[in-house]
Amino acid sequence: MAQARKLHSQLVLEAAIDLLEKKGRDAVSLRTIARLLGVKAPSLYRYFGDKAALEAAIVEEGNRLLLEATRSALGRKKRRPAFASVAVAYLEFARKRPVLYAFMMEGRDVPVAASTAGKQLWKLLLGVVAGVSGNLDNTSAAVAVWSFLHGFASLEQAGRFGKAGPQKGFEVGLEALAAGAP
Amino acid sequence: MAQARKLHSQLVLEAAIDLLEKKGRDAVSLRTIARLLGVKAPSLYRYFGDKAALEAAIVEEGNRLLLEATRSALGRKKRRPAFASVAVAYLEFARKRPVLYAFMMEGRDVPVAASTAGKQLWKLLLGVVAGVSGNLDNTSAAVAVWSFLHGFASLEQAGRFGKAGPQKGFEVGLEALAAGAP
DNA sequence: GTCTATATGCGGATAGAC
DNA sequence: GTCTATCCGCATATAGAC
Repeated sequence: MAQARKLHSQLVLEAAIDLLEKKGRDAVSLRTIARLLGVKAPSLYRYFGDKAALEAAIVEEGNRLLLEATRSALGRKKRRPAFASVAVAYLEFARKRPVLYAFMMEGRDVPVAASTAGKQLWKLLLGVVAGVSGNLDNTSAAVAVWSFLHGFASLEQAGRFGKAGPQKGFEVGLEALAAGAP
Repeated sequence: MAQARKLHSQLVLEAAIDLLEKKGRDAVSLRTIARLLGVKAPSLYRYFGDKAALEAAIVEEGNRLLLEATRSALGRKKRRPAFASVAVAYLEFARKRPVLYAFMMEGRDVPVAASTAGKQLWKLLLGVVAGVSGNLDNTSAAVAVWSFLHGFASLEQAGRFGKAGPQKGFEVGLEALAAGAP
């Protein structure tokens, strides 16, 4: 049955993400994933051709979860409330699933547009930015906002802000970018 | 002599950085560094207690180089020219030494303030932000600007911007942050 | 579909000879 | 200060039995 197969590859994916988030980037190995599932490593090759295929699936699933979170935060809000709400949801996702988030954003030279969920995320961001700028296809402003969100989330997660913490840096940046979008 | 010892540990450090930038993050191993230097791996333990110590030295050296680049770009400029010049120098450093830059920013839960060069970088950024905001200790605005710079550099390097590229996203973001700093 | 066994390769680190 | 030899662990991936 196709369903049984799909169900099982979904189980592998879930175990992989679980391991990634609980034990960190470097702990993700086929052996360990297999052990979590109560099978041996070679069995996994039935569901993912190689490790790269599994990693790609993890990234896609991460994008899907992030899309879900931001969409739900957006709801039917418009303009500034929409902008603020999506930005906060993005940051919260990165805070709640820091290892998965970092893994998704790792350099694989894969443009956002290469993933289905990625494309939708980009569209959502463009729409939200349009709501505060009046410019309907403001790619540059969306790039700036995404850069800020990703940068803040990454630096915070990497523990790069000192003991004073980021203070009001997030709000200040969002405010400036919303007000300054051309 | 202390000097001979320092000279040699400097050589190890340089070989490590060279390897990092040319062959990538995962190619950095004590064996390979040793081979580049024409010695065997165990010899390196005379100069760095373990791999983590060598990695810390790489990060510190990277911070030093980034400090040098931004300081030189700053020169005697003031206000907006200073702000723009430092921001561009930061981005150019990340573009010229992408692997080293990513390595420096990797999550090690080490605040900027833990490094000498890091402290000075932070001070430089605060000064430059003060020049466009009038606020002499504007930590929040500096956090926002750093987040934007780091985010843009990371996403660009990771190849996350699509075929349209970031367009004017860098200029747009800088402009908005400079104008909107409280 | 899962197993055992194995090929093949990497890595960090240490002991002790020279 | 550098070496050889080695310990011990990790990994991806495949062949072929069951």
